[in-house]
Amino acid sequence: MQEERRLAVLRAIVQDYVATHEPVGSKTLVERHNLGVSPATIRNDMAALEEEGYIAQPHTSAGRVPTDLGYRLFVDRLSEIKPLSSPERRAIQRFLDEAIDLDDVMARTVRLLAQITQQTALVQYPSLTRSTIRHIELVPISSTRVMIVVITDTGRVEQRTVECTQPVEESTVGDLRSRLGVALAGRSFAEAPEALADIEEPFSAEDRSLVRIVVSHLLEAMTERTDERVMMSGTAHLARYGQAFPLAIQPVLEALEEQVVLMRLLGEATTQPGVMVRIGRENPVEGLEATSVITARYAHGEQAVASLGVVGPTHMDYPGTMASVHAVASYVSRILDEQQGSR
Amino acid sequence: MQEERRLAVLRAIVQDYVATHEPVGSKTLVERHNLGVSPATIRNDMAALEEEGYIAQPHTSAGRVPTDLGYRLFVDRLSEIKPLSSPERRAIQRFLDEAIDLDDVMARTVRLLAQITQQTALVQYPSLTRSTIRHIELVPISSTRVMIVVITDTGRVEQRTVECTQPVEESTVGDLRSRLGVALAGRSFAEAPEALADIEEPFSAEDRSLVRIVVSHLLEAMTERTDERVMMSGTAHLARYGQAFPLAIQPVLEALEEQVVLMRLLGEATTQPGVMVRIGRENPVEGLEATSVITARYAHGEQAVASLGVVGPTHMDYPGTMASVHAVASYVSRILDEQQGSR
DNA sequence: ACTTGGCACTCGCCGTCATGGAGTGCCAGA
DNA sequence: TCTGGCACTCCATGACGGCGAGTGCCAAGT
Repeated sequence: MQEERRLAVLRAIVQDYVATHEPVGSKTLVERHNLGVSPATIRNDMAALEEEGYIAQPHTSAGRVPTDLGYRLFVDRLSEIKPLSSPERRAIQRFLDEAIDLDDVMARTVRLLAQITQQTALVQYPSLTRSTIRHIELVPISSTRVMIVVITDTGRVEQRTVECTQPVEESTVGDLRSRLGVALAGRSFAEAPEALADIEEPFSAEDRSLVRIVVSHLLEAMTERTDERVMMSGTAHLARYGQAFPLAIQPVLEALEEQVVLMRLLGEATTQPGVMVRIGRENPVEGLEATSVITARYAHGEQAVASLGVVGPTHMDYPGTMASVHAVASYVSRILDEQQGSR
Repeated sequence: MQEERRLAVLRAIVQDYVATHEPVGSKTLVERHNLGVSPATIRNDMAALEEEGYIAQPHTSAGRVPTDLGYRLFVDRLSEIKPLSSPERRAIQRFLDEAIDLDDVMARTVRLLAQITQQTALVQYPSLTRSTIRHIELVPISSTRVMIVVITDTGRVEQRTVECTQPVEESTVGDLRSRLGVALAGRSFAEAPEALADIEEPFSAEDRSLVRIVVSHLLEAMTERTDERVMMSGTAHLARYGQAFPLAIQPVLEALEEQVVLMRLLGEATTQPGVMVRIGRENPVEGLEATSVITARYAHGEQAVASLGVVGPTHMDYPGTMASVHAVASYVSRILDEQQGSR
């Protein structure tokens, strides 16, 4: 009985604090939410909640503020993802439908997500390892330089310029191009090393150095740089919270400029279904102790491809943000499937 | 005579204010710089400078602070671009030399610039209108979808997916690809419309709808999206200045997220040689009234291609920043020329 | 066994006030 | 034209005190 009310109190505290950004006291709590009890009772509950580590007071005789643990409990047990209204859904879909290519889909997605959540949004480009190769192009740039272009079925284009030690023949490049095409078309990135094992076989000894250089760069481009690109939008929202707040934005901005950090934030979400929430210190990243990260993966076809999400202060609207992230992720999945015609 | 000293005083004020970020008074001024006169004399000069609009006082009986006009005079007449030290130059060159492709050059440049200026850096991708077409690729993605890929001699790749109203034949696509290749290879983007005027001629009536759609998208991609991409780095530096400063970062971050704004900041610099400085309200952009923008164009071959620069508070180290921007721009020019083999 | 009203207590917030000091403008004299 | 002196202006700082929101605890009520 009391246990149940205690949780209701925690929920109320989180909701109030998120709304007002001010420590919430027992009196205002009973006024705003109609729990049918007196402030004194609430105070007892609050003392218990504080004991258990779910809330804290900034200083004696101030209201209570949820701790990371409190938000965690709130997210896990006290809130439901509230679905978006259907006009919202339609607006999302319409906006994303206008995208003209993959870059545009990504750009629109990240801006949209930042806009509807009023937070900083992140979107990872579709993973390459899981996509299949649609086309390979080799373009001679100068006598000793060749550009490699890889086009995948997700509509992504990878490019790389390689420098050769000696001048290369146009015809050799053409030959290599067609052989690469045959060997790789329809294969996934993961299969590439295997498929290229015998590729240098038919070439003359002198051409093999070219082949080896191109192939090694190609493999490198497909493995090493996989998943690397992340777009970000809405960093200005970080500055919205009165500057006094325990959200010093400098470390946050610094952290978000590191590719490594972004990948760590988004990477894990790719392995999990549903919406993932990491609160405050749960984040494995220095500088983000005062922020929460909400992510979801999006899919292309049946395979998980990449993820997207938002970063905001721990005192955020979790249900709303989770709903938005979820919705955007699923619409992006749909758009990718439609646009790139999987077969 | 007095005129000369007045300018020396202004220079000293700017230097001190940039160093300390505090209004500077007559006494501290004679102490730090050895102007051979008494504080009282300086006060007279300051009164005159204030009269002319070069400096201002935040409130009566505080020190003086340079105005936008004061910085302008300082930049135009009172400072020289101090060249970077040669270790610095070497470090820049070494760092940029390691870049493996155009994306990498851009990414490294923007990070480098942010790092050495300790400010927010912007780098615009090389302009397309001025670059020439190296290769055109058409890739059937599904029965009704075709992806267009354009590769330029600056190493840039533009891509776009087009949807056709009816299924297209593989052979038609192949035919169109080779004709496009012939018509466009070696041409500049500006010449493209002309070169494509007669392209649909040889095609049968039923194929012409495909041709028209592809060509129109191609032209659109080449004109409309030209110059669009800008990379940014070092936004965290904006937060470094104690939050109290007249640099509220939210409007700045908001402005910097608008492509249009970025293009307006960088675009103009492309038309001018040398380093361009816009101070405070000289900026044609809302939200950047308290910031200065320092830009320089970089070139590829003999043609101007695009520009790069930094954004920071008006009280910045102009000579140092100008030197850095200038140096980075010239190194980028060199790298591009070397890497993409101009012929 | 909970809940509730009462009560004393804590402590941050805010306005007032006084003080000190940095800086200014102006004037008279060199 | 420069300089020293002087009166004046304000900002910053710190001390002080009252206010009020909020708490913890206890004794009484249901």
